[in-house]
Amino acid sequence: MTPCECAVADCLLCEARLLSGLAEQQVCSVPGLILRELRAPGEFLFHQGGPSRHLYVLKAGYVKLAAALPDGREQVLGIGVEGNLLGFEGFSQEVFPYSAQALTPVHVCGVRRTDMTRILTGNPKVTLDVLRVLNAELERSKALIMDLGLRTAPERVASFLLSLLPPGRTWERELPLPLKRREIAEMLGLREETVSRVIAGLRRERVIRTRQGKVQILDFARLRSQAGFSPAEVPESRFATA
Amino acid sequence: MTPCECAVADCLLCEARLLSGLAEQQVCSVPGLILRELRAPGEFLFHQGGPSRHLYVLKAGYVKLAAALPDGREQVLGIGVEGNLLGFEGFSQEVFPYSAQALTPVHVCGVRRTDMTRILTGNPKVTLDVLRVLNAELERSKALIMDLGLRTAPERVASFLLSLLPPGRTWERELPLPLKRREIAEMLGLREETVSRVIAGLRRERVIRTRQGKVQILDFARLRSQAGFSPAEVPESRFATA
DNA sequence: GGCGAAAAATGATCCAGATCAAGAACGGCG
DNA sequence: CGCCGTTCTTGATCTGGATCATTTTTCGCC
Repeated sequence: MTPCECAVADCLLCEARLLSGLAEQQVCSVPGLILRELRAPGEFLFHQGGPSRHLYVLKAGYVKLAAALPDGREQVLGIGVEGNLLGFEGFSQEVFPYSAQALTPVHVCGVRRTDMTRILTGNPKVTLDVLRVLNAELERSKALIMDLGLRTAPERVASFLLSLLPPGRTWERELPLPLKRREIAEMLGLREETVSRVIAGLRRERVIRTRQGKVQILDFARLRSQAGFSPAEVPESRFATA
Repeated sequence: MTPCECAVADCLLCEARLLSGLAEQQVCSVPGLILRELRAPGEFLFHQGGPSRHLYVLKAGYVKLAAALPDGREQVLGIGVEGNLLGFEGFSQEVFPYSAQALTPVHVCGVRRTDMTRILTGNPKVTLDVLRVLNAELERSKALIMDLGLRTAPERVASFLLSLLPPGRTWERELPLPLKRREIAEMLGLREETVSRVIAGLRRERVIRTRQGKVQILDFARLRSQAGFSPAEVPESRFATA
């Protein structure tokens, strides 16, 4: 068996158990099956309209997923975090319908589309895992649709901030906020000034505290009611777990 | 072999080739595997928050998929048409995150969630098909996000009207419009009056013609530019093909 | 055809959030 | 440290679409 570029124990494609159906040897016996790439902030993993030759698993860092209208207006569709599957639409389409740009230094593992097709047809367990991931992504899209369709600006921002919480909440800590005001605004269908004003308000009311690149939620209950969620409901992380 | 309730050649679960991986006998040898249901307009196939025991394939009619906020505001997430897979989120969740209500008389085939799990684990081809369907649904969600996030009211309505076109466009005919103004508004994050005004404008400008429950697109190019699409781009049907 | 209820259209006002315009606070770097 | 570009904040005004109110059309039904 030839050695492979990917130390399996160290690779998210494996860690994320997306390839749980593949024995370690199967992965390693295909040299070049897994590509590893490093991207600096601002660099693109792929471009909207570009040919979709690979599918990626995000190993570390934050990625902005966004699509633009021909006139330049841009909509942030979501934020990719560690463990996310990126560019999966490439599986059934020739071009990417949106672009992926690194917000921080980013580490990804990539699989060629053709390889992925082969892996999926041969490994039902993997396909089932992917299915679950897509389902989760669909969930997140629906949550964003709810925000955009019927929440007010303050509600959207509150909802967004809540979505920063990791699933297993130990929420008293500071949470990383890898997005600029501008990008939050682009995600929520608002303007940067509006986001700034709402955040200022929440800060003034001691609901949150902000320090460069971080947020701390001080009053969870108030934030949740502000967002228009039912008392019990905890919104799903918009930075979803793959 | 026991006869089954479902005449295979007549069932969308088969027609849609979702169960393409299952031989006819396999489907038919499980009595009750496929349930058939008829719903009158206004009736619900399932409710937001209700237990997800089945997954449905829409055989005929139109279904409104919508989610509500605790305060009653409702967002239409999409419209299900013949061939669509409904309530698939039930596969990985216990409750439906939104509800499905018949807009017209509706005919569905249902599979129990537990059966579906079994079918998927045992039939990789089916799983792959489902994967493609989910991918298409994700596509549609993203299109709606673009509408809600960065299009103006007239653009949204134009974009919506274009999405009524079937993929293989023979677009000079009248298209069915199973939604009331109210529902279009709920889908586009607008008010019924606004939708009415925009449609009135388009009618005045001879871009479209409306007759109860039907629309006819008279000036395709103008409608498309009004929607903010690039000249070449034809928006994907929002009533997606499964 | 005629009646009653729902849906659609139209008009008049209002307001949340956009837009325009300055400042203030960072944050990187020589 | 001190300078400069970027990001964030705050203020004043404007406007697209919401809201409220009324009329007109459509459609199911007798």
